[in-house]
Amino acid sequence: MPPKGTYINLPAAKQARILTAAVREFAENGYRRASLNTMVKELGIAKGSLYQYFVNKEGLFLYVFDRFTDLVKEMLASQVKNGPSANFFTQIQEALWAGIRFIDSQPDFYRIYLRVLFEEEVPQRRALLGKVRLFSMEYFGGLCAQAQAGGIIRQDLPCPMVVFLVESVLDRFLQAYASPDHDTGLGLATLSAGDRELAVVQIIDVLKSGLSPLRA
Amino acid sequence: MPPKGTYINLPAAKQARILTAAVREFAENGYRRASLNTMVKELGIAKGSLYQYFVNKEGLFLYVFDRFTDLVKEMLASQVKNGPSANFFTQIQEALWAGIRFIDSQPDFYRIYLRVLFEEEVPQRRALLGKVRLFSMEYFGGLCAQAQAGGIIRQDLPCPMVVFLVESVLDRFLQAYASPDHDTGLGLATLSAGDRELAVVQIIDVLKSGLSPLRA
DNA sequence: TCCTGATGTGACCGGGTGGTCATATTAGGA
DNA sequence: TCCTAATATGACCACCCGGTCACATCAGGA
Repeated sequence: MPPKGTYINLPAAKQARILTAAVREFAENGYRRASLNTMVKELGIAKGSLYQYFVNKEGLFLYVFDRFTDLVKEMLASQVKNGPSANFFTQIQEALWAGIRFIDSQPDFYRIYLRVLFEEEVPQRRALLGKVRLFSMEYFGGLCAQAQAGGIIRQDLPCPMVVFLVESVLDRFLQAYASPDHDTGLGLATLSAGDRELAVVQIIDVLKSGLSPLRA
Repeated sequence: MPPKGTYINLPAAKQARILTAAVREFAENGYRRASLNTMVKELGIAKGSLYQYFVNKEGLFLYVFDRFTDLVKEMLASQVKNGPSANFFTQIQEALWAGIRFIDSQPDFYRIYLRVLFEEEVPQRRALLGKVRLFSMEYFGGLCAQAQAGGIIRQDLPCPMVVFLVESVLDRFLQAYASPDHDTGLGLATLSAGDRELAVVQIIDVLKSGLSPLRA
């Protein structure tokens, strides 16, 4: 259910306005509660027009999520380009910083991602999550295999377990950073840049100690 | 907004039936989308009756969540009783097992908790989460302070950071266990009891290596 | 038995939703 | 300039929601 030709033919500026309004509405309310009436009122266009651009609410949402995956793909690509052979732990530290930058630059897109992650009534939820997970499994899974081969991390842990542990901590950190509601005690939102950097370093350090090969 | 006297006067069996139906409806649909119409149809009572028992939808929901916190309190109490002075890492391992048992015995209550955690339109969300967080901060925070004093874990990490790391991993594990949608690769739902135990042990082991004092 | 207060009932209300469609407006080639 | 096809419009529809309330039913003391 891609956007209709009518939407594609729109001037880029108007496309962007519509996308932005949709992203905000979905970010603030989730899929179900997001209101097309509110969106068109805010945009100053008729509801019928929206249906000239997209087949229905679901089509609009899928378009929005597609733009999100595009952004993630971009981010990962530049990530891979920057440090393909760096140490495992500096790589995941960089991934964490990349996540922070993403949230800073696209907070509403990140909120939509969280909505999809935790609301069950999102259309095609499984497929959407699958797409994103594929990125992250490929990325972290690849790093893990490489690091185990190089003796950087313990070899007695299956890669899915390593990925699980790394993702747990990184995701949770980003969730706390993005929304204070999920911050259970770090107070990330009000931390100074220096203290935030310290927190990042500490987290990576603990993962390093935890995942490095056991000393004899 | 506690239940009205009318509800309290109901035979215990009928109270239980209503509670169970409400828990299921909220677990399956979250607060907003949960339908009182569906509930009363399933219960075979009139909608007006529901409003004799509870002031409104919010009152019913708060009652349900209160029962959840009761269950959690119970669980924590028996946890503290069983092993007050055991090693930090065996304590958090036990906490993880307790979480697994809770999900096994009360899956719908756990789903409601996740809903509250990740849906923003839940009434009094902050207060509800605060209650639960208090339990966990007190429990894990206390364990951390004790463990740092005893030299069991690194003393250069602030306790909130330790709690954050432990909770990240434990919570994520339980989420994956409770709903395969959140399982990114461990396949917890289909693991044999033995493999699941192995996973638990590995996770605690990594946390142990990560949080133990650094060797000189 | 009858009366009264508590409890049970479901038709109904206002409001919001996603989606439709007959009609008005516009753009641009003939 | 005029005609036509593409686009814009918003009143309208059916549906579902939480919540209300006038009324039916019931329980049990007088």
